[in-house]
Amino acid sequence: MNKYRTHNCNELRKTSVGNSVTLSGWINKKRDHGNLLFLDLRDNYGVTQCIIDKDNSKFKELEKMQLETVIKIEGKVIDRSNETINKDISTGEVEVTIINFEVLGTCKELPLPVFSDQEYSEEIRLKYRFLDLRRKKIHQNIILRSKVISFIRSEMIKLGFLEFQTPILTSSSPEGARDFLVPSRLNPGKFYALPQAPQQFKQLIMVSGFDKYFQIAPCFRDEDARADRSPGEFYQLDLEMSFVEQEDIFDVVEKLMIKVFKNFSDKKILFEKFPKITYSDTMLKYGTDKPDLRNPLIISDITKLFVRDDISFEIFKKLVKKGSIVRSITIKNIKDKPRSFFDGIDKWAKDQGSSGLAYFTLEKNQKISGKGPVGKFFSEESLIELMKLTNAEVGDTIFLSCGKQSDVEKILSLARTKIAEELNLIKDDHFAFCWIVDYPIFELDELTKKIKFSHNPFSMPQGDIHNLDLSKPLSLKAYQYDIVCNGIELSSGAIRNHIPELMYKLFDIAGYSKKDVENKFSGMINALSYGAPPHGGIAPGIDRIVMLLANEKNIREVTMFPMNQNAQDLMMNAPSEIEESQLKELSLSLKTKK
RNA sequence: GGGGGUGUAGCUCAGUUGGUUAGAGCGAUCGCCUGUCACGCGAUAGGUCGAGGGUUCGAGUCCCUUCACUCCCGCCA
Repeated sequence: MNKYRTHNCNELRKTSVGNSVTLSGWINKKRDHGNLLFLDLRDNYGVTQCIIDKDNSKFKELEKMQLETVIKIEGKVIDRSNETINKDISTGEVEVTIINFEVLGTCKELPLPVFSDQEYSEEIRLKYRFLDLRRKKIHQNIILRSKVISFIRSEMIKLGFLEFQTPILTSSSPEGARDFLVPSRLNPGKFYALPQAPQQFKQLIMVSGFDKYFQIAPCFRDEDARADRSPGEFYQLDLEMSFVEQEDIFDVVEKLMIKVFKNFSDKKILFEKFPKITYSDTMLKYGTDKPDLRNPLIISDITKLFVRDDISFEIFKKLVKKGSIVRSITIKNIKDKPRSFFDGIDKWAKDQGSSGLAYFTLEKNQKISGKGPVGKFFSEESLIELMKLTNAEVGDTIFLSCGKQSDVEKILSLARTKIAEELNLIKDDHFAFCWIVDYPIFELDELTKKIKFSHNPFSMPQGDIHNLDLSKPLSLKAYQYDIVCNGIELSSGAIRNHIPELMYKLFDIAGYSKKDVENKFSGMINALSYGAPPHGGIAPGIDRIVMLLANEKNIREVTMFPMNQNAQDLMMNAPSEIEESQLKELSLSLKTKK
């Protein structure tokens, strides 16, 4: 028999009454009645109420024990009388009379209470993460994460995927995010990079003939943090398949996501067949490539109205003449909101750095007119045309934004969320998945006016790949796709370009010579020249999936040991300074900052 | 790199128009209490009000600088 426990703290039931037991755990809470002490003992599994009174010679000693001390209790399981049963815990019908106890781990005065539902500053939580992780909610989140990962792993294996590990020390990649670099001792002046994703390796695995690969892969990107983006590292369900088309990837991922989300959440999945939205459609209708489809509000383009002579909204007309666009959001049932609501939205938009949002409500007395600050600028005919373009009806309110396309998209995307939240239009108990498809391969760099890859340079262009018309590169689409849930981008993927000649051509358009490509992607290009299968894949973000399932808004609530916003681990003191001798060994010297 | 928010006891927070000795709950320490499950009651200790500078007869409160944490923009093929 184990010397620490015969049962865990969530095992004892009425059937155990009369048994002698040994329990070990943390002192979760004490209720001291002076001559009678209730003590809740907690472990990973649950809580058991233990009890001791002054007749026991150990009473005084136990009464003085700090919360969170680890103790072993020997005692007897006894029945609780009806009126003292605690229905909130599963061991609540019984309790353990303490006969003897032993301290296994002492505890200093706590910097943060464990038994409390209070919120604490992240600073203290991260510094004492081991205490924070004992707290119920985050403890359960981390357990959920473990279960989700196990579930995914077993589903992937069932689907015939093979799990492989890929190198953590690899080469720096010229495209994409900033790399974390590791100096090489044996190769002075040279650096490894931590992989931003196992992108090239998984393609090499396909070229190696393994057909279906997956990995719960750590990815390292040296980028600034957000609520849904940990600095440093995160995890992806990285997967790749050979001899597949886009639909084959969708099929695997849709089935997997539905299984995972049904298994681990009670929320309803809005579309079991995930809608496919083209990139250009989503940018128009939602202003973003990660739309929250729980939100019913839709954006419309009404630029062409502003050449009409019967609209006298001169500011917008002038801007449109110079190339600006006008888009609008239509909202139902808010015409009776107070003026302060509308002005509040306008002010909010200005605070977001935009030039604000114009608005008016469609009215009909004798004829249709616009009510609100800019309503008077519109004739009846122009409003009828606007109603056609926006699917608006009399009584609806229209918010308008005019400006550069990317600015209009950005502010209306934010406004769509803001307004829906204010009006409570977003159903919180739903998951709304969708695919974003048909991404353009190239885009124009606004600063340099040069053509650059808009996403993954290894994606396969759509169309006849043997006779591709490269004369209009900006209109080329790729077999590149994102999966989005509730406005959170879960993952990007693509059918890869496995034809070296075509890759050279595409890189050429983005300004890379054949030599550049061979230098930067030698491993890949070389491999693709020795019989590469058509292949493609995707990499859903594990942390974000768990975040959605745990109903958390912050990724650190589902990450065991996250870093803070400045990419510091307050518990381990990372990053830290290193010895001069270590630097020397690596042939490095530091330029000391002033 | 830029913008917003926050910073007062170990923890969570209050602190009025600038005005006496900066408060509460939890926690800690001590005492009382045999059926609690957020046990109750009483007492005690605990504060460079993030730091520095300024305005003022007087600053937790107003101004400037700075630091930390956080949210957002940039960035994230």
